[in-house]
Amino acid sequence: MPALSKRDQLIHTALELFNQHGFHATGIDLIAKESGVTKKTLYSHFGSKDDLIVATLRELDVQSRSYFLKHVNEAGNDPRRRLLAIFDAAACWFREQNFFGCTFINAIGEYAEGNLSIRQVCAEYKRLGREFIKGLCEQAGAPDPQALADELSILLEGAIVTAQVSPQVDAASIAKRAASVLLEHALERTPT
Amino acid sequence: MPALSKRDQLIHTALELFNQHGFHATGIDLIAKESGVTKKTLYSHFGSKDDLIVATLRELDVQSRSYFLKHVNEAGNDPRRRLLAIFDAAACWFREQNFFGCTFINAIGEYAEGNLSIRQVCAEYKRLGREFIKGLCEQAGAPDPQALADELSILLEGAIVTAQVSPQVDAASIAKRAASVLLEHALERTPT
DNA sequence: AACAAAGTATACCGATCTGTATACTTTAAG
DNA sequence: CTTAAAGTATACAGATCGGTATACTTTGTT
Repeated sequence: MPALSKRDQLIHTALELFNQHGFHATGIDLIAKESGVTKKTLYSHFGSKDDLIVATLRELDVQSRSYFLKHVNEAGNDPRRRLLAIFDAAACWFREQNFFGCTFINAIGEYAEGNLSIRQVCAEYKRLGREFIKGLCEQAGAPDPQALADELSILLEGAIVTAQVSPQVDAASIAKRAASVLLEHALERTPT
Repeated sequence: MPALSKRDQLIHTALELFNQHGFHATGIDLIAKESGVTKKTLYSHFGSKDDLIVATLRELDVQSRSYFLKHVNEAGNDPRRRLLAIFDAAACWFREQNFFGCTFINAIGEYAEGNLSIRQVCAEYKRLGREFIKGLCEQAGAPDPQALADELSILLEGAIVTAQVSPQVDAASIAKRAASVLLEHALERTPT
């Protein structure tokens, strides 16, 4: 039972380095060295640095969504509590030692006009996040789940970048409070 | 009456290039070339690339806040309308040809752990933005202007990154709608 | 007219970047 | 036991990076 395949080691290392130092600032040589792997092996698994970036973001997509899903499931069965648990999950995330914002947002910032597939992975991740929230809104009985989900998603994004840029602001709590207002406003109009 | 000093030309060019291609991806040579200036002149005005970045962000700080201020003032005197005008200004911004997100947010993504002064300029810009919104909330008679301003600021940040990552989403309108709900909810509890 | 500041043109420095080449070694399956 | 895949070690290529050096030219002021 090998701990991790070389490929997974590379992705794991790249994820950490890209998150901490950014994409352009992280060289292939460093990723290979930190992974305990030669550059040749790296290039046998990934055709280029951009390929490695895309593979890394895909892995992060899976990890990140399962992170939020876990927190939501731990919040129990009440749909409103489940929705607000998203912001508790965010609060946990922001408190992590190596929180440097959302890697997808950071990636978009660095590849605003370069590699298209990088942007696509980021956009798809965010789209799936909105879909997830929309599902929770449906379960909560929101009359317009799409609209509510869009609003809550924007609150979450705003909390992430605020926590990144202005760490002294308790962005997660503020966003949760606002989300609660939006949620009640949307649900109290539900006919019965 | 010279059109622009060399220093201003450099800052203007750097602003465009950093915005479009990012910071690490934009080389000093290109900035100098596009400014019609030699590298030596560049380094006589700015001691290093990081110095140029900081100066560029300071200039953007001034430009950006006056941009929002103008839109707010054009919205008339009603405090609620003035507050919501922030999101109309954002909508205009997002529609611009060369909209690549908030350059300050992008800068934080690239310099999460490097140059401290870069992060400080970004944090200060965002702090001034929250102060500006807080002033509008006070004028609107919000019982807790700080709390409302924090919520609206997070909505604005979220709209910016959503417009950047997911252009097909009408982030500005969604954020404005949510802001309107939060605003009414905060003001309807005003005594008198 | 003289002179100092500021700018140009160009070459260079050492470091680092992505990506490739060569030659040897481990490993696992048939 | 053999053999082919996968990995290591290392060196290299060509480009670009931030930053500096040298020598000449423009420009504005007194």
